[in-house]
Amino acid sequence: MSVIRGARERARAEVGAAIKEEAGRQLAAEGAAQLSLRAVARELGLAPSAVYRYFPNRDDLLTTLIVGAYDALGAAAETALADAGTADPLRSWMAVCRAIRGWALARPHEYALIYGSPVPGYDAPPDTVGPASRVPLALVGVVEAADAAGALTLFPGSGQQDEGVSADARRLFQDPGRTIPLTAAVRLVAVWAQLFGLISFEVFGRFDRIIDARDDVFDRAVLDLAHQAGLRPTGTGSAAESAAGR
Amino acid sequence: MSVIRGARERARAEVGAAIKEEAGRQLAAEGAAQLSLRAVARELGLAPSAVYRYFPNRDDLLTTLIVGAYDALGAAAETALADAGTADPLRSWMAVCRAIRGWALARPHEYALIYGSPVPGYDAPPDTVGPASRVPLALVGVVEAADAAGALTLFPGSGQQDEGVSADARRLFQDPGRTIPLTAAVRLVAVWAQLFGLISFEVFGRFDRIIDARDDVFDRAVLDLAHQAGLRPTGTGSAAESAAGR
DNA sequence: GTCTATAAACCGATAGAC
DNA sequence: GTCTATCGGTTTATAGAC
Repeated sequence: MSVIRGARERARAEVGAAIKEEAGRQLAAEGAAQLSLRAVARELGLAPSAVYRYFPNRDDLLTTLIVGAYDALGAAAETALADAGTADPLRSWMAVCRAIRGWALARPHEYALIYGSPVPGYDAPPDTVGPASRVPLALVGVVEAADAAGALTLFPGSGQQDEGVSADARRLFQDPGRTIPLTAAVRLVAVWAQLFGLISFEVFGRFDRIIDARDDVFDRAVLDLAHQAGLRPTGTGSAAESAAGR
Repeated sequence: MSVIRGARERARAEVGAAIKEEAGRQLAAEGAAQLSLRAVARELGLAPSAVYRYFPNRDDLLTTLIVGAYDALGAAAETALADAGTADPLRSWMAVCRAIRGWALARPHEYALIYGSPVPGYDAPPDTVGPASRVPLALVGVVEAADAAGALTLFPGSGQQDEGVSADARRLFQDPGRTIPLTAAVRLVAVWAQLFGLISFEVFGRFDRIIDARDDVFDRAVLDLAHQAGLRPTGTGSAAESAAGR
């Protein structure tokens, strides 16, 4: 009995995975707004109604894909962070940013799904916020490691301007276990946005016929962003750059 | 005869403008991928086929909207640049960036149309590149004015890293009439991407429940971007900020 | 230049047989 | 859990009358 149920559940998981995979393919070809349960079923040789045994509706399938993309990108960032160690914060920073960019360039359509324009008529359910915060939390981890090593510039003079900062930022970044200073957290949010601006322009083709030396331009900009986030250069000028692993 | 033709052309232009306007409304409601000629016709009390007298197909209507959005945003940036004058490059920089952000926040759907993820299955025709470059050229204008005033940091030490820069950047930014140094041009491209990352996050709601003091965060980040672009601060620390018009 | 009518597709979702 | 059949809606685009 439990053997049968085991086999049944395995079969169910396999079909579910096949649907998810085919949906991912169609996502790449047509975009999220045009994702169609019918087309997925057609391609898999299923009746359209069969798909509803696995996903109650279209938005639910979309949510699964979105969560999968967030998790894959988050895992890439976390792995890069773990591999880089905590010895050199600037090196960790570069590693995480490069891992994010690498993932985005390798899977442009999944990237567009989570960091492109919002899908019209789709409201992200609360299940997505956990996976979505893995990347920003990896960046927070780098800043916290730098802070612990005394390598974080606190910009005490600019504390005044950051005064008007929201209670929400406080709630998000000062929960138990987080050690990042509030002013650094707010700076980091802006840096986060700028990092993804850089990546989005490249992924969406806005650098085509404009920039060829994209690795160099990215590294240079990300180094500036590290400074903007408060990470102190480990040396002077180009020494910092070589320390970052060029 | 020419009077009749004049009236006819006027009527034609009016209907064409009405179609464009209604299409813009639907764009705001449903997104670019869902833009439907039929729905436009329905709302205007026209037969679907009548719209084809004005736009040969759906993509052509979309192109018209895209060009319109690029031109409107470009005009906003150019106006801000002209109003700010050339006396204080940092002030001009802030003015142009704020104008871009203001336009984007006021017309989020038109912004998404031109700076969101690419519409699947739609290839931007060459007509769009002229209007699309008005905003980057306004930013170039600020940097060139700073250069003329001797307020541009040339980063001579980092000329080495920018060596691998594309011939395309050279062609784009060193054509007749442009005076921006090539290294500054390449830096500016990265800054341009980061600026729009900042704006996109805000427009697409990624700052919701995270940042409330968005004006302050934006100004702070854009000031850092100015520095990254080579604009020298006009004074020290917070003096630069007040000079920028806070 | 606008209309009606129509072709030839597409979609999400459900009911009920097996 | 998969199927057929179906409801009720959508779309782009064209043909031909007026």
